[in-house]
Amino acid sequence: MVSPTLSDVAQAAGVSYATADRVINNRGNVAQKSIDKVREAVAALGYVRNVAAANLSRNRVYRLAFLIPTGTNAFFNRIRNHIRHAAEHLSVDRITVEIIDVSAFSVDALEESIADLAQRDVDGVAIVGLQNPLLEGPLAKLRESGVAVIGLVSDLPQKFRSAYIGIDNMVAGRTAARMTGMAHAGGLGAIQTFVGSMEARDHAERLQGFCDVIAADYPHLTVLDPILTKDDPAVLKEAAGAVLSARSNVTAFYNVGAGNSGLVAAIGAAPENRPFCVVHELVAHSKQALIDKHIDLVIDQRPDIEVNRAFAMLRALLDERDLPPMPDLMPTIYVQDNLPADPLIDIAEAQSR
Amino acid sequence: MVSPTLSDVAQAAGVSYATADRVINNRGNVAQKSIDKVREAVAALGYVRNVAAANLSRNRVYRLAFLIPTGTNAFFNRIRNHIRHAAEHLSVDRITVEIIDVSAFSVDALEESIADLAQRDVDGVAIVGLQNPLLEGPLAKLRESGVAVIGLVSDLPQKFRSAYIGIDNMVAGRTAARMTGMAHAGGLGAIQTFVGSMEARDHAERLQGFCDVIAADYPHLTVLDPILTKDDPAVLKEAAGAVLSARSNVTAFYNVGAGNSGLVAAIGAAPENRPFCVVHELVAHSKQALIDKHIDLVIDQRPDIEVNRAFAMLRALLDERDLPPMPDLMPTIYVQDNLPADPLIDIAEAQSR
DNA sequence: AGCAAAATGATCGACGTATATCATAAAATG
DNA sequence: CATTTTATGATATACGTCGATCATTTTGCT
Repeated sequence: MVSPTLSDVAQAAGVSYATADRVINNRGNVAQKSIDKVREAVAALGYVRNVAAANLSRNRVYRLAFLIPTGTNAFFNRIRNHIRHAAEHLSVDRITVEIIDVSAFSVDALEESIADLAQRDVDGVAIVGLQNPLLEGPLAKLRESGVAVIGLVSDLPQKFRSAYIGIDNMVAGRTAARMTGMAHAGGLGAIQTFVGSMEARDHAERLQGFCDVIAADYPHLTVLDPILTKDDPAVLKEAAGAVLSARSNVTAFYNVGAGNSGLVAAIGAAPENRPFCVVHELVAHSKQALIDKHIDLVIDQRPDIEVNRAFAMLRALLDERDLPPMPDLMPTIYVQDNLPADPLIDIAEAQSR
Repeated sequence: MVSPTLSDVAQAAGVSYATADRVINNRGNVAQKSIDKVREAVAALGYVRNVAAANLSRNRVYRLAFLIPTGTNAFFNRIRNHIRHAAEHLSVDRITVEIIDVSAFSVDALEESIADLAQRDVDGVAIVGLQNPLLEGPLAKLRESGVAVIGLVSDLPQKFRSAYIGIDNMVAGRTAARMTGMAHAGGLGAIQTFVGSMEARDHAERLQGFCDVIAADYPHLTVLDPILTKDDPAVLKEAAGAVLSARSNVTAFYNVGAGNSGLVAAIGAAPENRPFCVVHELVAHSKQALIDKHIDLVIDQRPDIEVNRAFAMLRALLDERDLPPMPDLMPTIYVQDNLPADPLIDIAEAQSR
């Protein structure tokens, strides 16, 4: 009942341990005949390499790095907290983690940071990326030197990373639309949307998904042209306030991007008969707004699951074993009743200097 | 930069390896003075025990068991699939998993199964339990023999398990109510509820949470007395059909328990102007019903996360290390747009014999 | 002081794998 | 057939910890 060792395999295959080892770690200089015998023995005995012993032997340490956009963006602070928190518990497994700040959404800065990684003696990286061909050169170089690369939250050019971990923003937008549609219960309505920037791929995708569902399933609702906010709370406060005081026929707000504190401030100032409100990302602000009933829904991308998956993925890539099962990652709907206790949300602001 | 070994600690503390080892694995017969010195050295060097090496040395294998209710219940089939799937990838870590079927919701059967576990030479168990004092005896005996015990999905008597992994059913009910309230957009309405059994603690809690929120925040809605279904699809089909054909003023259905296929069948038979529908647990049936727009929402308890957490928890308990970060577990809201791809949902029915 | 009990040191052989060296055996080449 | 490749075997050391054993030293107690 105990699992077989490589010695057992060698014996069963009728070869020496050395030869079995040559096959398993394909070191070459082995006759095809022997390879087959070993392979068969592996299959017959159900041999699985003991990764713990292997890593112990080669004294393996994993040096991981995360490239995360800087700034006061509450969402990325939350991601950072999750990474740090996970990292604390990973030293047990000989894993060291480094969070590298990158100037937010600048292709040049990102390109440079990726190039820098090559010097840094790193085994695996998760990058909050951009779909820009400029990144392909440094990414290719990085991967050639044996570094595992995955995209996180925002994808990299597909051929230049091993995996992408993040939600489908089209789905996120569709989900927001579905909830907004439901909340109108068949009545007429007009939805004021807000976006940070139409160049941001994730914003565009969310809006697209949103409009698709409203058009298809809620024809009695109108989606108004998005107001551009640059994710700036001040801009949002101003714009939302204007809409509210105009006593327009707007029945719902959907903020595709960030800057929710401004939106909440505007609503707080005019609480009477506010529109139905959907925003993205559960952070200290939006959580409090939910509790205060200033907004109705938060669509979240579960950064805790994302970070969890990122680590599992990187380890699997580095150990050359296949992926363990991981929780599914889908846009999650929060209302005031199903909020997680997660303290990492609330300390987000405090920790970001 | 390499992490210190116990030898390093011993040296730093000015004691022999043997003494350091006595402290770390508290084997006793060590002077307080030495204990302190070693503790200090551990803190100073940041020593963390190499679990891989430790397990290798003691040739540790974890024998885990899951006690899961039998029957064709789609939800538990899904749980079973997740366990099996996870188990496949855990042999790498020398973990063997056994799923033990228990006659559903029978205290006697559960008591017997728990007693049997003592013979079974198991290191850790996750039990879909009941809050019944009858279980306390066998549970105490089990834990005395060094077995780690956690409750899964449904809790055990609190003093007799190390942890509980499952959602708060009150929260689940509240969440369902919030969504149902929203979907009425301030209009009048009456909600027909269905429960399997009022003795089932989870059903009662969900209903309680549901009624609480409706009463507090949606006073224009009426919650009708629950119809008892015994989780039987046939009963549900009959009852729901009757309500529908009576052309009553019912605006929403909330099924607290199982047997959704019956509810869906009734709705499918009378599709015109159906009520708003909320059910629990995403399984093949309910997923398809969402896609077909026969129901509106599914509140799910994320069995994938639950199983993930259960394994992490058991390993942490057995290794005597502290818990790694795990994704939060909250009732999750699914609509037709944010459904997970998870193939384990769909094969659920097929795999159950 | 004398003696038992408690504490400490020194050291060994596992665990399963990686990685290396060196000698020998088999196969391919001309 | 002689010679060079190529393949195989045998064996050693290291990784960090656990669980021993045995000898020795220190402490506590009367």
